[in-house]
Amino acid sequence: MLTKAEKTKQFILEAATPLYNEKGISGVTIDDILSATKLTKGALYGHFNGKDDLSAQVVDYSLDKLSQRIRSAVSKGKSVKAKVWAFMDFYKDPLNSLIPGGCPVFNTAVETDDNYPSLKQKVAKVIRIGQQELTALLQSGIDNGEFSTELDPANFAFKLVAAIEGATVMCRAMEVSKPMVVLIKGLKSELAQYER
Amino acid sequence: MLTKAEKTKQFILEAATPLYNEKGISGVTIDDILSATKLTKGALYGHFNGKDDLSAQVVDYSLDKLSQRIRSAVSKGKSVKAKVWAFMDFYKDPLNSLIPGGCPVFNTAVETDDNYPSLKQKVAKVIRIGQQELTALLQSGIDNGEFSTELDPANFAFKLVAAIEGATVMCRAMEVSKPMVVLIKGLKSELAQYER
DNA sequence: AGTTAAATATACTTTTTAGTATATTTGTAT
DNA sequence: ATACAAATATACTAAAAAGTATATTTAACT
Repeated sequence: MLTKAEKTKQFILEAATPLYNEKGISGVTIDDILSATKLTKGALYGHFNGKDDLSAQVVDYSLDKLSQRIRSAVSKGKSVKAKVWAFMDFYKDPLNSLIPGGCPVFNTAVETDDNYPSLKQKVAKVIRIGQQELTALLQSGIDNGEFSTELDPANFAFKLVAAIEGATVMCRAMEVSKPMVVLIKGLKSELAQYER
Repeated sequence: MLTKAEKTKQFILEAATPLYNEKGISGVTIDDILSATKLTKGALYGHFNGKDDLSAQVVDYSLDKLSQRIRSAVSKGKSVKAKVWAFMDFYKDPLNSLIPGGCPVFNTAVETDDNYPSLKQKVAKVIRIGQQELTALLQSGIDNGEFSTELDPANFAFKLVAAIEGATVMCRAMEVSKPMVVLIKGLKSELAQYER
């Protein structure tokens, strides 16, 4: 069973995650976290060494949570095609992201780019692993005959993620979701062209 | 001739632009600006009403500067195809952006999404206008016979920008530029398929 | 060149934010 | 049920950030 302290720590991370995603690392304050959790400094500093520590753990928590959910969604696909579609569909509603405030991978990538080298490395790793997995998935689709050898797995994986992530930001800024729906439709038929 | 005050104001905006782009709106401090400019509070507050005012003007300045440069690059293309290629090439070196720190449109879009409604609107407008212009450009390519009517201008424009912007963030996080080069090559041949 | 208003520097106050030391409460094992 | 340690609350200090009032300098006009 989870001890009280462990529960509280998880609770703080859970509550802090959307705040960090919405306000950014520099934008959230300790007091923001405290009012969201209705806890006090004693509790917070009992579980975290300071804001930097909290930030690092929240980033880990957000990225892990997102990765898990995507893997879970993708794993439900019976074919490679279905898995890739599930990946795309995960992002189909940019205005209602899993974690409020958009994609934490991207939000964190943008903010940590020039100021938070250690956090930047965490994001870079998640992006790299994601690319590797998606590339491997597409390759397995070639290997099992679902897709033609004309398909370049690494290139398609990169374009896929870049377009979807970029579209997320654009859609959120313009407060529309249709362009994303259309984009995903297009990417699906692009992939379908490689079907055997 | 530019008055001394106007020169100073421009100088502050110019110096503040990369700082904002790198550290973000919440991340820069007035003191950051002062040390970068070697000016003092008297000077800064003589030209700006406060940090909010400075932030708003820096955002305007960055977005205007970027827009101008892109329009200038695009205008140099003799054909529609050349113009679109020039647009893509503008982003070909994600690690060395026009304004240090990446694309200000995207950086600002991400940060202002949930916390700076008025600045968010500025970015949204730039994105919308950019989409309109790129769409119109592609349409003109259809109209003048450069491209087939199979090409959907609005969809291609959206995918193009989304992919390039997304790729910028991914490349910067991973500190590599090759994926962007490959992506742009792919987008060019994609467009080339619609050539008449 | 001298005068004056505009521009900028200096030194200060206020506010916000992070962090800490200690008191109090609460969970848990005996 | 009690005792003790772990968890949390309270009240405080410290640091960083924004903003202001006033003195000084500089530019622009006659």
